[in-house]
Amino acid sequence: MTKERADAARNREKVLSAASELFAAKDPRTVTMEDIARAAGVGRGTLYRRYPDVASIATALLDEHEKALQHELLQGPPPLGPGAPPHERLAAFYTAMAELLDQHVHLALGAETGARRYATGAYGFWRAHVLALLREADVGDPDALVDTLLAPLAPDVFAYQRERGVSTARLTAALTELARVLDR
Amino acid sequence: MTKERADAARNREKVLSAASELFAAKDPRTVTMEDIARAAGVGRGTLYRRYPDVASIATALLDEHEKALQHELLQGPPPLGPGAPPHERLAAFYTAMAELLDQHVHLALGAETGARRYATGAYGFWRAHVLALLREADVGDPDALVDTLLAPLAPDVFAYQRERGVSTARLTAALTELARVLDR
DNA sequence: AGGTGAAGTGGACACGGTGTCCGGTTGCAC
DNA sequence: GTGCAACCGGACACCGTGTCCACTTCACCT
Repeated sequence: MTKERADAARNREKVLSAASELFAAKDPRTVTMEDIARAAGVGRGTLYRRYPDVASIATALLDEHEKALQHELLQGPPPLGPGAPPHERLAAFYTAMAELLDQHVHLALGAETGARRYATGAYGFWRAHVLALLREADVGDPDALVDTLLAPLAPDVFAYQRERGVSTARLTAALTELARVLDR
Repeated sequence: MTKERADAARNREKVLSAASELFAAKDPRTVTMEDIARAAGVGRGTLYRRYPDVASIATALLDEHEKALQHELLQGPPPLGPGAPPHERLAAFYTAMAELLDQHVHLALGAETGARRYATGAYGFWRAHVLALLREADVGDPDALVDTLLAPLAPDVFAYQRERGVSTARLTAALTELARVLDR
């Protein structure tokens, strides 16, 4: 991996910041490569050089925010990090994810709508984490339960609930209850 | 509502059966209006006369199968229908939905991928049903919980789990456990 | 049976987004 | 300052969408 050229870096910056604004300004699911290229003031070819599609740009933006949480899950203090009982860690995870979604739904919608969600590296991470918690908690068939428990965190679901007037706080409470009830 | 003309009925039939085969034959999310028109041997204009988009055709096909379940929920024998305690009815509902998905994933994927799911009448029905059960079960904040509990039934999630090797039976067991544990 | 008007049909059209390709430009190392 | 490799951006061909309208088919009425 050789050093990035100056003009390339400049354009990457322009693209990311323009995309970030676009995702926030309109329905993220309707943002096109052409939109982003125009907003960033670069050619479409330049865009495709680095990103194969719109979703991957949103993913790149979202990744930054997710990295922090992933780090905390691995080596932060309990109950998010190791050290607390699994159901408490699950509740803490739910809370953190709800907050993350609350702040970045637009990016999440741009990145992981529909089936694309499962293709992102992030989903793999969350999945591995929850799977480990379920194994530790000794529930029956963790592999069948993981995706079920992650489903409510799909950006589509979150957006719909918000649209229906369910606040993030109420959602967090519901998820926490769910996590707690799973213990035993 | 006047009677349907003979040629119209004939075409409707051709369209639905051609669409049904197409959804089963390839990834339902990639089926286009053009595909269906060609397969049915009708013009694109004819298609648009009745259906605004591909999803609505899949929805029409899926509806038939869903009608039966909806009827049972309303007036069938317990535990699916009225008469059993709410958590048992929820478990029965989960089981029935898993079976429905098992048989018709392709249609469900064509009909309700991503956010479109919440726009269908069917989702409203499931939602109302589960909401009523949750109210009856006296859980805290049913409105915050209902979409959370329906999220695992999203076609995308089901398809992903199947792809990962989780059988419908295992999924059903997991969902049943979830429903039962909510009782308390 | 034949005429008539309304319902239904289908293909042509304009549009917008995709992804690729390549001649021209820019930056960096020497 | 020169050479080359990385990078840029617009043009191009393609595909799916949704609309529009001249034409066909049906069902009803006499």
